[in-house]
Amino acid sequence: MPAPSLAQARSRAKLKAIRPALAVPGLARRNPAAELTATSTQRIVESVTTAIVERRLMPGTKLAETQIGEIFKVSRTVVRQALNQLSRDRLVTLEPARGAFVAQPSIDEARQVFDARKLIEAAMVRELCVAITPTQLAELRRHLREEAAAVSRDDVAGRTRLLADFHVVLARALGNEVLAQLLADLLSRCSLIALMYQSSFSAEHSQDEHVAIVDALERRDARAASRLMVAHLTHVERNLQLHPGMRGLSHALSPTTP
Amino acid sequence: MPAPSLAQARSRAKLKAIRPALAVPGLARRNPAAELTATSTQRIVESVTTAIVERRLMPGTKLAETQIGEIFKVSRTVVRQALNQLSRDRLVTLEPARGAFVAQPSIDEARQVFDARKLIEAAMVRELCVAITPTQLAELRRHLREEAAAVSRDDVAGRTRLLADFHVVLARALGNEVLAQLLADLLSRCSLIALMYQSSFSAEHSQDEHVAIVDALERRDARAASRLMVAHLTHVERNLQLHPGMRGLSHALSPTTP
DNA sequence: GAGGCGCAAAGTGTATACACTTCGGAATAC
DNA sequence: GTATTCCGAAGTGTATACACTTTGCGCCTC
Repeated sequence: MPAPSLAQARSRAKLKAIRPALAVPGLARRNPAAELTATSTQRIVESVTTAIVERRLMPGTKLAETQIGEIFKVSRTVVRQALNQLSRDRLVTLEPARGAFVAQPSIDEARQVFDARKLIEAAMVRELCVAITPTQLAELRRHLREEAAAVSRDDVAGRTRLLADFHVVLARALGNEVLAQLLADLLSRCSLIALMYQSSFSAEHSQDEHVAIVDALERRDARAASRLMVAHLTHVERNLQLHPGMRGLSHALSPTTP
Repeated sequence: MPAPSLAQARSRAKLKAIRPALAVPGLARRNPAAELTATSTQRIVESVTTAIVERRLMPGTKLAETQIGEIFKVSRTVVRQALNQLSRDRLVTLEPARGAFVAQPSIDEARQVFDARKLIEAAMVRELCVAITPTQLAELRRHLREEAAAVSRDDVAGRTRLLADFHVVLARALGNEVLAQLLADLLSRCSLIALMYQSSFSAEHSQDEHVAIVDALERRDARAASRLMVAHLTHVERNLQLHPGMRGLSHALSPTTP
């Protein structure tokens, strides 16, 4: 890596709003697996993603290249790479010659994402009823215990992540990393949707439904498993205020989870 | 991803002319819909994608930034953006400090992509049996006629595109652009897989199966439709030479370390 | 006083510059 | 003759420079 240039101490002016959202210490520690590939671009992508998912960056927020570059002490070149990646994940929208903004998924897009998830995940659990091994079931149970623990101790960030990861763990149980990655992308979009259309969602309820799904898997009851999964996702979706004109850019507390 | 060994692509890809592969006149005209957003980056992405899918760029081919930049008369900055996008589509792999190469999907990845497609598309046609409208059915029929025409006139490029598009058209019939995009990504990976594990693929056979699927949709026979879809994809997959040791091209070198 | 015009500041899009890594081959040692 | 080392060419990674677009504000017009 080339030596940092001296000309950087120039405009120390205004690193106003988005700095606190990104500069949280230990920010990237949240996903330890991804931290091995610590290129500077990847670091920025991780940080911004986490900041969005954890609601420190609101939908519509302008992400100015220079500003981000100063925060991470890199040039705009690197920032632009990161923003490009983020736009492909649909977490950020790029408007030509105007800049990058935290995405504001439309109501219609939200519906499509949830429909896609229902379709994919229902099929997934049906398949899993045939293919799942006792070892994998045990692992799922362990995950459920972690979820329950996070819920009971009111660890908001932790339970949000765990409740989402549940769905990726299911995909991975099919031995299909491609599918898991696909689902992970949809889930990150769901996080953004959830925080945009503020939900009155109950984490306990969601956790209970996860347990019911795994129960059905253990009984190898494909019909019940897929029905429960669709019901679960429908509940999550219904808890969003997806009614035109009721956009929830007012963000108080009350976490939402897939 | 199953940790693709870094040493894998050490196979010296011939640096020979990628220029003729990319400099085909009217190259981008093939997908007229996408040509409206003609930023230079997008132009390169389109061109390289088309070149890969149409087998003018072989897996493992080195894509040197300077070289591509000269072909398209742009700076490396723009080329790098394009290569980044392509790597997110899994059509290109980026090796740090070594460069960009046309991806060489592993056998395992091929299996996963096909399994994912079976899962998603089977569920899709099941859903479509309920939701599809006569208008959409007519549109599907029209698409099938185009397929048949391309097959009978031996328009290889055209039929390849149309046979792939069939699956995207199905997704779009559900009114779900998110799902359609998802599937489009999987399909472009399939093109790469198909050309890597050279298939004894029969376009007529594939076209017949498409017709059978639409027939089942018209009868609203969900069970048959999904069964036919899975069978169709299994046939396509089986026609690939996905047996270890029978790998496609320049796989002579075994990356096993002493 | 309202509305439009134009200019300057800020920000994005692209090109270029430079540092560092990789790679291949020539020179050397054994 | 084979293996090793070292150097130069080629290529990637990042920073900087510059041109052009957008945008906000003051100014002028009416």
